[in-house]
Amino acid sequence: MITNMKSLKIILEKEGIKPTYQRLKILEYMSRNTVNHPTVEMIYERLLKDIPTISMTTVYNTLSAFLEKGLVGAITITGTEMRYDFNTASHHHFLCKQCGRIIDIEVTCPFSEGKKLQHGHRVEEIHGYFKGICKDCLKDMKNSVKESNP
Amino acid sequence: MITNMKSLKIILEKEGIKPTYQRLKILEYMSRNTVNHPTVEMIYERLLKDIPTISMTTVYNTLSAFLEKGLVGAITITGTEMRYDFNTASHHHFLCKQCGRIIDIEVTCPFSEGKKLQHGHRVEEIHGYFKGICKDCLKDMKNSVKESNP
DNA sequence: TTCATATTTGTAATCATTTTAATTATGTAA
DNA sequence: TTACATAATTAAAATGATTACAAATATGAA
Ligand SMILES: [Mn+2]
Ligand SMILES: [Mn+2]
Ligand SMILES: [Zn+2]
Ligand SMILES: [Zn+2]
Repeated sequence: MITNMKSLKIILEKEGIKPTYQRLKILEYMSRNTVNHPTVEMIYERLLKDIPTISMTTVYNTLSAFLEKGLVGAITITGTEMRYDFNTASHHHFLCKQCGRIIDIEVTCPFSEGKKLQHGHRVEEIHGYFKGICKDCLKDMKNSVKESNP
Repeated sequence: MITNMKSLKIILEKEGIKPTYQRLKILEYMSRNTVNHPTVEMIYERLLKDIPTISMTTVYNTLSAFLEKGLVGAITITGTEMRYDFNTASHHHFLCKQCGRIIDIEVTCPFSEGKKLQHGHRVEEIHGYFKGICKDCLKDMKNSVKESNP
């Protein structure tokens, strides 16, 4: 989590992105919400509190710029909307079909190591994820059973 | 590739799906196009030749039914539209950013083996894929360079 | 200040998918 | 066969995420 505006500004300037207020706040939000894997909607709704005039378009454009410069990663896992990730280090995900949360997973295996060639194709991105029921939802399901069979 | 309607019919009946003409043709198309990872659009356009009255909705509904029964897999990798896969065995994919093709990749590693628990989460699906430039597009790019520097 | 340019904003358009309701096909009882 | 119930298909409308476009606003140099 990067709390001071100074270092956020430096990150943007290093990539040749002019550090406007909305861009800084979007980057700040991303750095504070690494576990969320937020949607554009989530970012927009939160930033409305600080910047009542901000538009969806700005959030979309800014994230596209960040993505292009490699400041964030993008995950197409739900099939309905894009999820963004401030953690650009190679890691995998778990999507819970029950609660919809996307959880980071550490999996070390040949699949997730290095962007080399695969069957002659040039690899630029590596994505891996699981779908299922998360730990917490499993617990909730067990509790529900208990409650109905006391 | 399953060519005869008889065995296609048996597949659907085994899953409790009434083998209508459109459903059989959609399943036949899927079994013939395992390398494509087709979109609903692709399936619809092809089937129009055989069934001029077929609707998009039927293709959507049928694939949802197939998916529910595990007769096909679904891939959310492009971020724009769903791609379907007749090959339900565990395997990975490569998406070419140039030509848009989705290519099967055999990767054997702990990540792709068995649907067990991961960090306490119940795993029901495993997805892995690479993005980059495919072998053929790499070749084309080299040829373009040659042509402009003869 | 004035002008050029970049950024932000609001609105409209696009595209994949879902919902809804009408139409058609299928099977069975009378 | 006919009549009716049910399932499947179809067409049309609605939805939701994203993109395109054009107007408004901010920034910064001359
Ligand atoms: Mn992550
Ligand atoms: Mn495949
Ligand atoms: Zn959950
Ligand atoms: Zn290619």
